[in-house]
Amino acid sequence: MGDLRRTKYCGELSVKDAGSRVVLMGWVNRHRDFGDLIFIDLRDRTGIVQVVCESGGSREAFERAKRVKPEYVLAVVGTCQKRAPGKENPNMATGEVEVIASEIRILNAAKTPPFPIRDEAEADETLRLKYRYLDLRRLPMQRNLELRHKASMVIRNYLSSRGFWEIETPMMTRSTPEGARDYLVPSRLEPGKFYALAQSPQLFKQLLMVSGIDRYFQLARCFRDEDLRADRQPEFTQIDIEMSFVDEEMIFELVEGMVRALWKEVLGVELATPFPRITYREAIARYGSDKPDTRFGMEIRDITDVVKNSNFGVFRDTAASGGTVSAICVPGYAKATRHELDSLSLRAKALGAKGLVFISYLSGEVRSAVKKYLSEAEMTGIKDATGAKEGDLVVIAAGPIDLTVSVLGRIRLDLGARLGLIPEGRYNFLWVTQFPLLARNQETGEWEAAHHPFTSPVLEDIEGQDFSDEAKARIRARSYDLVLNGVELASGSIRIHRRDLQEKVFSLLGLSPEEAREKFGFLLDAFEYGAPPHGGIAFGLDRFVMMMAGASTIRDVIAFPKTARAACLLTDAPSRVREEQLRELGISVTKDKALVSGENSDQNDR
RNA sequence: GGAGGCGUGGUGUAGCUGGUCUAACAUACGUGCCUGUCACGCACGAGAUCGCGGGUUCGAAUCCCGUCGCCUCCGCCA
Repeated sequence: MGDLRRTKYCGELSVKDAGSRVVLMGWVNRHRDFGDLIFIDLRDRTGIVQVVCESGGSREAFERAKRVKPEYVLAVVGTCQKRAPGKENPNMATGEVEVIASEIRILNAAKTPPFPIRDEAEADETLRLKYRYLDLRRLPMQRNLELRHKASMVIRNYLSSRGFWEIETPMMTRSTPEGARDYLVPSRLEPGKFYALAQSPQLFKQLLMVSGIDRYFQLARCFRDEDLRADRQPEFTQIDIEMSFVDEEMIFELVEGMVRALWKEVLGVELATPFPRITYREAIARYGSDKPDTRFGMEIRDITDVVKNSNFGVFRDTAASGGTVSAICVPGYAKATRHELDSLSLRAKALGAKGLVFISYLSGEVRSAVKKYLSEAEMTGIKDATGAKEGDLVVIAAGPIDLTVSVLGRIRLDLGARLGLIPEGRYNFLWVTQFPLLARNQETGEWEAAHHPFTSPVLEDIEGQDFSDEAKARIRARSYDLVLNGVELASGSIRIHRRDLQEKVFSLLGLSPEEAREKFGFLLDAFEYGAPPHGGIAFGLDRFVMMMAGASTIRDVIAFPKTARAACLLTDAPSRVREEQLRELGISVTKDKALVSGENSDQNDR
């Protein structure tokens, strides 16, 4: 670029710059060659501006413009000019002006890209990931990265202004038995031993509270070796927060302030606080989900009492065996075709329900396969309980409570989306509180901590000595999730800081003092030296930014994401390593595993 | 671990109830023409054997089996 220095970004030019000399640096987005007149759309991260070269103008600039191709890197010297009347382009942010080139330097040529660098027309994601650096040239992707940067800055500034210190904690740490599968890092100095990449800074942030740090936060990279989803990557970023001498209300107030600041400063949207709250039990009962989407109604209604004595065997038996008969009312869907109802039933069965019962409130006629079994009073009872009106469809499921409401909850979401009942452009934040403290592991049948083993129970729930399974299931935790439009954004709890309470919880988990010591010894040690009451929360930053950007996958707000098989298509990670590296670590790869991975990764071989 | 979807010139798609498919369309690419375009236009040209392997068949992009990759969901993971 020689002695040239950029004076303006492409997207910044406006009529205010008319008449002034500008120096631009950027990529050729498109060029239109009319023989004696050439237009070049020059692009940088701020936007695109039109550069004009005429054969009657600078000869050298014109000759260079002739040779230009898409994605060439140029320096353009010229005069910004208001476009002639009728020549403006209202579809372009800089469409009122253009730059008459007096000098063009080709700073670098470029091969024809493997896919067009355009805002719209998305290429196959495999290609986009392989050539991520080209994909990221697209303005919408740059907007996402910019949004993410701004969000991080707002968060840092907000938390700092509230007295929080950003402190880094180890990424290489000790493997703990709880939670997700660990990514392991072999130790060279102690062959056979391993570090684990941190799943979260959980234990360290609690130790910092013991240290008297009082208020800590970190934008922390976390690693979990579990299967991926549209909103899950093997490495992701948490906004991790912990503070001392707090209760739930103080955490809620802090977080609401942070989210308000984010929405205002990044999106220009004013949010109402405090956010609504709902207990876990109520969320499950009303929405069949612990992360309800409250942007639309169609809540679940329990109609067990209405039909428990009916002549319909399924309802009667379910009620008698302690199950539930529950229903949702789908507005305006009485006209659903037989086929549509069948596919709903199929979906319900796939989710584990026995089936569905429908009641259609057509004009002047109520249609249902179970009408003949139900009394007038029972039919009226159902209509009243569900609030069904003419034109509505009532969907009923019967069975064990947990399963039944969760199936109805899914059906509710499916139908809400399919029938367009979910309003766009709304941000329904919701606190879900008091999750169960314990949950049964599906495979082993053992009781485990639902959140993590240092979560404080609601004290009144663990008074007394009744530790039956039923009593265990009823113990509530002082935990909370922040939900936005049905997506879980954050999760946290008030922690246990007293030894007697911790021991009680360990015993509920079936952990002997010796086992507890072996697993969490260093934390328990620390807690004996004066741990303050404390609590915190952790946000999924990627999901947060995804919601703000209106993206449908977390990958669109991560610069270099991995595929569903946790591979990086750009660098071809994971890759094999040299035999020598393994030997140094005292590691040998089992034959059967190596064979499989060898066949899968032939591209890695060179 | 399971279920489903997709894989065709550089890119995006059509074809896929087997045979004029000797693979079509758009766009990008190359050459030429054009002084007001902004998805510039026009003309000409080059470019894929249909992810890979096997099978059925006289004949396979098309049917079957296997396999690889990408995506979505369940399990898993907060």
